[in-house]
Amino acid sequence: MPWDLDNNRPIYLQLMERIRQDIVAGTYKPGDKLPSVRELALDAAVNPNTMQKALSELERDGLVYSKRTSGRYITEDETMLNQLKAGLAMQHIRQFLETMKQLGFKKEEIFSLIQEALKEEA
Amino acid sequence: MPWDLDNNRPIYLQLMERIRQDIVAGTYKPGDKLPSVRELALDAAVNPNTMQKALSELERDGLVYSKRTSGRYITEDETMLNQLKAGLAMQHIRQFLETMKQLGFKKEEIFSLIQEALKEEA
DNA sequence: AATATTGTACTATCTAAATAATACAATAAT
DNA sequence: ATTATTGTATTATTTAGATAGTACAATATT
Repeated sequence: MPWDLDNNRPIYLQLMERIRQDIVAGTYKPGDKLPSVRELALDAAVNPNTMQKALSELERDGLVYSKRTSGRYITEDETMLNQLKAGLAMQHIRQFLETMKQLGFKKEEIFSLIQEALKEEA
Repeated sequence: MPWDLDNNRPIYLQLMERIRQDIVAGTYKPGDKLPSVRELALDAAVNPNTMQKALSELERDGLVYSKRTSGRYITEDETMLNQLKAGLAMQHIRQFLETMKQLGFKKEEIFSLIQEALKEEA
């Protein structure tokens, strides 16, 4: 799948977000081994250093851990993953609502717009 | 009001977004005169060059125009503004729904989460 | 007529991010 | 034992964005 990187934001942050999402969504399961830094970098069409930075940040956050020469693995702390998922959702929701309000939309309008958009995905 | 700038994205883009939002939301009305580049820069705590860049980009998009030494004004093309507002809304909605799906949420979950969040703002 | 304010232009400098190119230590695989 | 793969570290270079400082032409304002 394409990584869809945006030139206007630090790439390592976008890599972090993408991998974090895959972890939270269960694309990578707890305990799973990640592809190597070099593989991931190749797949994302990114310099290995950049991928390394993203991964080490995720490690700092406790989402992954590395066994010296064996590879990198997803955390098995499922409680943490669930909390993270809920937290990220809340964050995106608040952000979205605030943006829509600042655009001048009222609650009811936002609600019906969402409703419409959800219908159209059938 | 604070400009709330994020270090991880080009500032001039954030300035553009903010001003565009104020225009679309009607904080600035069609035909209104904008504060001068220098004033805006001071208010946003940003270098005048950066603000100038943001404004000239907005001008390229047709959202504002400048009278040589009198100042800068909001476009009076209200049709354009309405289209822009609808377009931005659609964009944010799609983006939001996609992100939530990638986090692993289903339509119904998203819907009820939004419902909850909207209730909590009373 | 003189002054102040406007948008605009230009050059130089600084910084963070990304890339490029290697290198090394540890260990799994052979 | 040897080899390949792993994460990791290091140094140099390039680029985009932001800042700093200054200047100019046009025209409201006084």
